[in-house]
Amino acid sequence: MATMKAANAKPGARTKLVDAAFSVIREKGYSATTVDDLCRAAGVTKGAFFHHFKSKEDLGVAAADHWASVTSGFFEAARYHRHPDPLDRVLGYVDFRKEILQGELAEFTCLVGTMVQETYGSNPAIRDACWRSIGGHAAVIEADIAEAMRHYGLDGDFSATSLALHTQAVIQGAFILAKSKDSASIDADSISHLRRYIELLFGKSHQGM
Amino acid sequence: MATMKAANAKPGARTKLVDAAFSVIREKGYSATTVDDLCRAAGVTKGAFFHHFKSKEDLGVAAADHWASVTSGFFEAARYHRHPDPLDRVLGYVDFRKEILQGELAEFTCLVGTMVQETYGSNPAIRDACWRSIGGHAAVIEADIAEAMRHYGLDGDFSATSLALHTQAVIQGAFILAKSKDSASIDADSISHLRRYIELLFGKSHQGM
DNA sequence: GACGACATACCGACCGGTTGGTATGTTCTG
DNA sequence: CAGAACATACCAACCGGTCGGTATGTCGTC
Repeated sequence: MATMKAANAKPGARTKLVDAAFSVIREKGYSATTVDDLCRAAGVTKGAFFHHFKSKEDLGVAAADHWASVTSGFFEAARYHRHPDPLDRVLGYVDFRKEILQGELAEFTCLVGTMVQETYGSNPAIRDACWRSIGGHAAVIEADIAEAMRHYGLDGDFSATSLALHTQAVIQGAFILAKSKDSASIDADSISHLRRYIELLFGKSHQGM
Repeated sequence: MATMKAANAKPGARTKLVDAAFSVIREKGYSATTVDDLCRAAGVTKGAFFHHFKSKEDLGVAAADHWASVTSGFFEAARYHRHPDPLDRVLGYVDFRKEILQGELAEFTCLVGTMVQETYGSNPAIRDACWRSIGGHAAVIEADIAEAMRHYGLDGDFSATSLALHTQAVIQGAFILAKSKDSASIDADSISHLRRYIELLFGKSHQGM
């Protein structure tokens, strides 16, 4: 079904539109982003838009799905996966989330976290796509958390799933505070608290904040 | 003779509009909410709307400000303030945040957390009003946290301010997950993690999750 | 290797309904 | 009566989406 396509071929309107959606929607939100905004940012025409997407909602779903695959590739490639100790991988992930808070807010905030707030009630298709992205990402972390819990003999109080989801809640919530105060450091502070929580949970000695 | 009007107690159009904004915006988001939506929900006309608010943005600011005062009254009235131990007040607050997760999502999620994601880049006035609400609420908790830290001799690693803001990040982030998965229990789980974090921080014994 | 048949990608003018906002009443209240 | 509070009618810009059309393959057939 999916068109097979050389990696280095010219971008194509569909790709350009989804890429544009990443930045435009993160900056203005889904509802406030018009189809024309997207076309302008992508440098394509409205005809091209509706050739590739049957509606604006359809683009939203495609953007969320592509977001999931882009971010999963991004985190898979990160160095922290190399740690032999699963807890180090979890903490490495948290540190990494803090490290990438660079540049403009719209460059590091989460597309699906932004979109779902506007669409959960009115666009089930987009909401579900956002959940696939968030839940799928959490599942990756959950694997390391589960292994760390086994390795350090933690159990009973909570599940690896719930802790993995909690990490995502903190990250998403920190974005909201950062947007409210227009400050990235408030975001980093919250992630530091998340790190400390995990350290305390696993009773591991650690260095500094 | 022209219009027959039911003689009720009169809340006033402004109040009705702000109240309507609370529920409509939480359900559909700020951008997707139209002035007509608000008027319909409030049972007033467009003329009344623009008599009281000079623009939709102005209503957004008023809604955020009124949200701050309504919620602050709501939490001030809650029982957990009576605990003599400041840490019990902090934990009581967290428990209370979990208890109120009842009914439809739009009934317990946060207006300003929803709005700020859509407006931080394009509506500085609304963004600032949202921050006043979030930051102001955090300041109340910060007072108890600071007292608890003093009382239990905690210091150095983090500030009361940053922990207070972290509680808000968790709460906001949990809303996003709840909206994504359309589930309130995922929200409660994250707040339970927040409670456990605070317990671990203060080294207080506690019972299960 | 030319040709018709068909598919894909893209263009941009256009449409009808919606939007935030205005202009101009009318009614209630002090 | 004055003026605030509300209602009605209306508008110009804008929005998502449509539609007829073009340019460029590409595949099978002779």
